[in-house]
Formats: sequence, C-alpha cells, structure tokens
Amino acid sequence: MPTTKKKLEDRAAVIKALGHPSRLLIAQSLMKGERCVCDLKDLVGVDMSTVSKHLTLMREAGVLNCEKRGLNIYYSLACDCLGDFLRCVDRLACGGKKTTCC
Amino acid sequence: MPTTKKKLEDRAAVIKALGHPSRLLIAQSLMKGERCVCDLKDLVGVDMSTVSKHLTLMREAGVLNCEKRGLNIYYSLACDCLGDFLRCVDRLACGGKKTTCC
DNA sequence: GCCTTATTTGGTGAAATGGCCAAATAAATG
DNA sequence: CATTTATTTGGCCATTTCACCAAATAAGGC
Repeated sequence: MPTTKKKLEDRAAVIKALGHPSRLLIAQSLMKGERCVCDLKDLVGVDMSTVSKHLTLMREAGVLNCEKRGLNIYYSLACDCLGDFLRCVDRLACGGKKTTCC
Repeated sequence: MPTTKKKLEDRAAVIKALGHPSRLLIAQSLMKGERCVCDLKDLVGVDMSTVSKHLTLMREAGVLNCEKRGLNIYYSLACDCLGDFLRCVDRLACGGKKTTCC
C-alpha cells in the first residue's frame, strides 16, 4: 500500500488527536468507560469549552463516539485497541532520553 | 498508575512525534530499515533542514535512534511495535468520519 | 413559557509549529 | 590544507494550536 497523501493525513490526524496531554488523559479515562463533558472538565482541569473542542477534534479524527442522553453527552472510545497502543508508547517514552547522539 | 503530569507529557510527546504526515511517513519508511537524512528528504519532499528538525524531534521524544557512519547519519526506529500501533490507528482512521453526532 | 443545566460556538491573544533560506559544523577525499 | 558532501543550527514568517471568555443552543423541569 503506497499510502496516499489522504490516507497518511487521516492516520496522522488520529495520532495527533491523542498527542496532547489533555486529550491523552481524556482517552485514558475513557478506557474505563464513557464520560460526559463535565466529568472530563473536572478531570483535565481546563475550561469546559476547551474540553469540548478537544472532544470535537478527537471525534472528527475518528477516535471517539458520542451519544446524547438527557442533558448530557457521553463520549466513549471508538476502538478498544488503545491499551496496546499505549503499551507501545510507554516502551518508547523517554526510555532513552537521548538528547545528544551524533 | 495515577499517571503523573510528567509521564503524561512524555507519552504525549511520543505520540505527537508520530502525529504529523511527514513524520509518520518517515516512521513508516523506517519500518523497512534504517535510512539517512537525504534518503528521507527525497521521500518526504521538503527541505533537508526541515527533515532534520523532524528527526531531532522524533529522536528527543524517544521514537528514533541514530548512528553516524562516515558522512551519513542513519536513523532507525527505537521500537518494533510500530506495526501494531499503526494497525490500531487504521482501525480508527476515518472509519467513521462522523462529522455530526449530537 | 421561563429557568436551570450541559454543551457547543465564535472571538481573541499568546505561544508553538513547520516551512524555507543561509550559515555553521563534521567527516572524507584529493 | 582546501574542497566536497551530509547534516544541523539559527533566523524568519505564515499558520495552527490551545487557552480563556462571552454568547448561543438544546433539553428538562417548574
């Protein structure tokens, strides 16, 4: 698969959707189950409008699903592979911390 | 694991290092084996100084290793789990494309 | 219908990002 | 040692990102 430009950008968008501390924290929380926006606002500790924008970005990338029930909107992960994903990330994360190399 | 702020940021940095089309393309190429900067410059099609900066960012996040041999610097992936990682990404990427939801 | 609660949208500003170019560095070669 | 080749560094500029705030929208309850 020669990976078209579009495909590459879609993939990058998914990854980017997880590549921010607040969004990663949200994703990790959602591994334990669905949450509404105000739950996530308390978790992350920024303005709710900011959380909402993060969630929109993640949803548009394909990472999240959402469902409205009553006054709340419940967000959940679109895929259960995030655990494996993060295991790979942790193997890389600052395991080296090689600031100099060449 | 309550995930300290530092840990969260380190993880996010790893993910962010892969969450850009050029950098993802580089990473995918490196799955096939090490490459020098000028190889990657041809692959990505941007200025070599730009590629170099991408590589530095990826290395500092922990995603890449590098080794100098002669005039060239060869970059390689720091971890072989990228295949699984991308499999997860592809399951998410625009599988839904849900622009509206709630 | 009016109030309250939950969420999104639009605007703004500061900071980060990603590209290019030119100059600096490092190693090999004549 | 001067030259060539590979790479990095620093500067600059346009764009994007991420935070906040205020205002708009949506649903439920009195």
